[in-house]
Amino acid sequence: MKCAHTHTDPILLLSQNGIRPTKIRKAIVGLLFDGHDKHVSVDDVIGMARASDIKTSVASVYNTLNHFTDAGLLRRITMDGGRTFFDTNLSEHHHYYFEDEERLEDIPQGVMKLQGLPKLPFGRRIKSVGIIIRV
Amino acid sequence: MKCAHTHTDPILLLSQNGIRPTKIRKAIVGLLFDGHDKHVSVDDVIGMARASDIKTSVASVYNTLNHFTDAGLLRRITMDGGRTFFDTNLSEHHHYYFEDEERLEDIPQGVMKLQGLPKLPFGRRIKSVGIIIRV
DNA sequence: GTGTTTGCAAAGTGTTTGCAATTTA
DNA sequence: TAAATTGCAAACACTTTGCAAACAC
Repeated sequence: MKCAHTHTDPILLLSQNGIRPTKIRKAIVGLLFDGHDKHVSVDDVIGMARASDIKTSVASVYNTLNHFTDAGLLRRITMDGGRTFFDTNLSEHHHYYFEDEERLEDIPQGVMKLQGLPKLPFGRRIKSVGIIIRV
Repeated sequence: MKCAHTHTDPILLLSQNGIRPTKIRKAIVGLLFDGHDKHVSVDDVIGMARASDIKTSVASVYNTLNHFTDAGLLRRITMDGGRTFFDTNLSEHHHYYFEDEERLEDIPQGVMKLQGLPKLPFGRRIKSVGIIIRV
């Protein structure tokens, strides 16, 4: 079982994914992978960093989150208006979107199922399935 | 049955939805509701307008598409990178997203079903369900 | 020491807004 | 004619880029 409340060692998490454990990367990993799944925006991370007295820049946060996403440490989710969230939960799952709060929340796994997947267009295979329930 | 190949009268479509039938609105409705479902970006519409010798501006196309969306004539879909599409098909349906072509396509209706909808967060009701299958 | 990363400011992209001129009912 | 709409340019929000200084190995 994947335990959502295990605090992985930041340096390990980075080096295991082939990412150089630099100062701000360690700091941001520490902020994001604290044992609780999160859906954060770039601004959220900048705010969290500031609140933790981690000095960095907008560009570096973008660099870092993009790099983490490419390395498979985060999942990117784009909502209406181009609002981008980074999801720390990589297991297959879907989301509620609270329109009034502009906030994502995981849908508990294992209950919801998609039935009757239609034929795919010729020569295509499914890369991923995203379900968002707006509430 | 909703027929996707009926060419609705542009002026009627506008006035029935409480939208003033101005020149560019009629033109854009004519471009979009030609009997074939479409997923267009703002740039697409600007291109289509230009190709039809309809003189307008970026701002007016944004105004018009946003207005149509608010009035329930179009449905807005935002993809990764903030790419926005406007869908002329308002019936309940879902989409394939062709990643390499950055293009949406309707999934034929009636085959796919979502089973076991989980309990909603307290005090919430479903506003919409969006399913996107990346291929 | 060498190659990578950081962080600033500048540039880029997509979208909205202010406003005078125009159009619509 | 009064109210709404158009279209230009400027403003805006978000994201990426260029590059010199700092850092990691």
